[in-house]
Amino acid sequence: MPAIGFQPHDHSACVDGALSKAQAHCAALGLRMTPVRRRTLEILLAEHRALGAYDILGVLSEEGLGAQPPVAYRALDFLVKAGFAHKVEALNAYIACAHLGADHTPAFLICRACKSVAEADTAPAKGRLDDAARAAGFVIERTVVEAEGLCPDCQTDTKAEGTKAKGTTP
Amino acid sequence: MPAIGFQPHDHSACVDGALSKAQAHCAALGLRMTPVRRRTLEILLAEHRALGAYDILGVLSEEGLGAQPPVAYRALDFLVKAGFAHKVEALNAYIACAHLGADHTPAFLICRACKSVAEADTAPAKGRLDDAARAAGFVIERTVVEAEGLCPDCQTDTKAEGTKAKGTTP
DNA sequence: CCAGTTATGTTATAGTATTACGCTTGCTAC
DNA sequence: GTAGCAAGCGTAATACTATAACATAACTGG
Ligand SMILES: [Zn+2]
Ligand SMILES: [Zn+2]
Ligand SMILES: [Zn+2]
Ligand SMILES: [Zn+2]
Repeated sequence: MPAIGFQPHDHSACVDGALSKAQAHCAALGLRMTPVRRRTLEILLAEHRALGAYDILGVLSEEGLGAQPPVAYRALDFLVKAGFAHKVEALNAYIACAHLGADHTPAFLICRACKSVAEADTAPAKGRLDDAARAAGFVIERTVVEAEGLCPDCQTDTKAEGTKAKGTTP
Repeated sequence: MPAIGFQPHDHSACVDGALSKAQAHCAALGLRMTPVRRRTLEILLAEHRALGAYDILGVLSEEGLGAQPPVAYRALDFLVKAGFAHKVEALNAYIACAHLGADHTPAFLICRACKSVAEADTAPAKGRLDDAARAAGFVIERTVVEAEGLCPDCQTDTKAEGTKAKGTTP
């Protein structure tokens, strides 16, 4: 499964699966899936797009779950550390993990037109980078692999001039 | 030359070479290497570290070359577009290109202890990522490959607990 | 010189993230 | 049970990163 996010798929199964896997993972490791954290994960899972911390905060505060930035950042930190979400560095935004449960190093394909983000696996790319790092005597702890460009849908749309919306909240 | 930045080297030759290559490149393409832009490049070249836009701005303003954020951001944009510098997304910071003149997609090795950054070549990793993207029907326009970890020097320093300084401004 | 373009100066504002501190909640040890 | 502790949350304040908008100045080609 190379890149979840662009292909049409059963998204509610996608969401339900991720939520139950996250729940199980928390139970197994003694992590606490609190209301704010669960809701934050749900918000991220709703779309295969990266959301800013303040987008999350907006929703949380509408729902009475917290009104200040640290609420969102703390929940996001938890989700990222637990492996339920990733930070997309090129966007300063966050996205739910699409391969939840697999221990992996993500690679993102980011569409600059519709803002959707697909998560691929980097195993191949990472091997080569590891080689280069080893040669330099560098020990890698975390890798960021992100590619910006145009997704299949947006390549045909009049050369991707404007802003196109996709997903569950158009 | 896999990763310039960690190995000891003749750094003033490194700086001079980059400056003259940049100058030549501007002459060839009709780009304008203005005082602010040249000085910004010099500041970045002084260290194999990423500097924030406001670090740059601080130096520029001390020298009477501009006091407001857009001054630094415009100079950095120029340098990045011209290929003389790169943005390190994981740090929201900027670094002079270590392979100036080569048309390349950079990969960065970022030391979390001493903050030095080495620039390696991604050609191998990029090929694999291209394959994955093609399979998904995605067209890549720009790639970001960054690895955080510990550089050779910092691996031995008591497990890299504190803040260590390195480079020309210790 | 003149018009067009590119660069700079400056103000204001938007967007992203963290520090700090006090309160509450849930767990464990007694 | 309840005292003590650790983790999580509420809130205010602040730091850091980046851009929009508009006026002025400098360079370019005719
Ligand atoms: Zn889905
Ligand atoms: Zn798209
Ligand atoms: Zn050097
Ligand atoms: Zn480079």
